[in-house]
Order: sequence, then C-alpha cells, then structure tokens
Amino acid sequence: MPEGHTIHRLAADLSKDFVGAPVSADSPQGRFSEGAALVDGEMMLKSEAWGKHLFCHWESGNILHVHLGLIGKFRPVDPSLPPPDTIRLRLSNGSKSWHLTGPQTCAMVLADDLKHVVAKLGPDPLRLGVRGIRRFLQGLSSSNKPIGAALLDQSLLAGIGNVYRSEILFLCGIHPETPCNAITDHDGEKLWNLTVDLLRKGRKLNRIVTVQKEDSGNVPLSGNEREDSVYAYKREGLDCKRCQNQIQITSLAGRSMWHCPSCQER
DNA sequence: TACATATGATCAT
DNA sequence: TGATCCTATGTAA
Repeated sequence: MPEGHTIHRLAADLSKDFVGAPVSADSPQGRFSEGAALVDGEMMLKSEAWGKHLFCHWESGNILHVHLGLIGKFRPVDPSLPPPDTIRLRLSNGSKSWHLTGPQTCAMVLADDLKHVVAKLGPDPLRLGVRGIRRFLQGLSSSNKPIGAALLDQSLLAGIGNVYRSEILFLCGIHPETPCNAITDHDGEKLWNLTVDLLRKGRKLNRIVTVQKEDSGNVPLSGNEREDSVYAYKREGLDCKRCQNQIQITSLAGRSMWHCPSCQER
C-alpha cells in the first residue's frame, strides 16, 4: 500500500487518534521493545510525513521513524483482540489501537537524525504543492536518466512509487525512456502539478485512483477495483482507456513499468 | 504445504 | 544486476 499518499494519510490518522492523551507503546514481537519503552506512557505531540517516511514526535524529544518499505503495514485494529506475535510496535490508548508490522525502518531517533533523513529527500508534492516546482525542474534538468527510473528516485521527488510512476507518465503522455533533461519545463510543470493532484486525491481516498472522469466509461468496468482505478499499472495486454492499443509491460530501474505505446510515444 | 508476489530500499558483486 | 530484509496474501500443488 505504501506510496507517499499512504504515509501522509497515516500521519494524519495517527494524529487524530493519539495526539493529546498518553499513549502506551510496546513491541509484542520483541524486536522494538527498547524503542517502545522510550516513549511508553508519553503524549504524542504530532505525527508528520516526509515522502514515504513517517515521524511521530513525543514529549521527551524522541521521534519514532517508520518506513514501511514494500510490505510494511501500520493500521488500526480492534483494541480488544490480542496482538499477533508479528507486531513490531503497538500503540494504544483507552479506545484506539494500532499495529505496525513488517517495516523496513522502525527506530527511535532524535531531531538531528530526522534532519539527516529529510535532507536526502527531494521535494514532497504533498508538503510543498506548487512551491516545489522549481526544485523539481532543477532536478530534472540535471539528470539524463530515463524519467521512468528517475521518478522512483526519492532524492528527485519524494513520495512516488511504482504505481504512480506509470500512471503519471501515462497521463502526461511521456514515454518512460525519455531522458529527464529532454523534458521541457512545460512538461515538467505538468508532471509536478499532476503529481500534486493525484497524491492529494490518494491521501483523501486512502487509495490510488488516477482514472479521470472523462475516461471512466471508455473501457467496460472489470469489477476489479484496482484495474478500474488506473490506466496502466498491471494492465499489460488490456485495452488502453484512451486509444485502441494495448498496455505494454517493460522493466525499468529493476521494477515493472507499464505504458501505452501510442499515448506515450518516444 | 509451498511458492510467488507485493504500492521499497540497500548493499554486494 | 542480483541478493537480501521484512510479512501477508493469494494461488498452486
């Protein structure tokens, strides 16, 4: 589930559930017992996201740093159920309980560490909105990597993952192999603004929906929620929602990549 | 049961 | 480029 929209939503939901009252923290799995003990019983001051990184700030100055990676999950659960033994971190108060499993990163850090993590990240569309355009365009112009590879580079722009990269390039009509520095400022702005819009929508819906209203009737509904919500991701061999061609799958930067050969000409 | 796969990232070769 | 880490889920055997 985790691209930037998920983490920003997570930060907001955790704030809603935990900021303002003492929180108990423990590690049923045992691998984060020491970290959890550092904030157990404290108040959470705020919870925020930078790209795909989540930071929860506590009274003591300790900061919980979580990166979900590919398979991590952080979700609300029924507080009355016993935690499975795979739960790295459990946060609860009287009425709410959340379970973290399979994170790539789960650590208790200090403000300086947060600063170092954030310093390596490119502009975050959900934090900056239109104000991030300059940095993004500058990043594009100084790289000759294929745009399809660059969009996964968190130092160019923070928060995009493998679903959004295919979808964004489809909607902008850009071929994934196009070198970054061959992309005009006009197209770069389009890329950025579209990314802002899509991530905001994803944060609001808590899922990735990229299909625009005007295209939604072009291909019959499949009944598969994901397939109906996207143009390209995992739709290889299926009809493009904008033309008569079929979506193709390729590999780029070690991950599967999908595009429409006629809507996204080289 | 076993295996493949997953919306990530890092480190080794 | 490939191996590796982390866990859950769906499909195959």
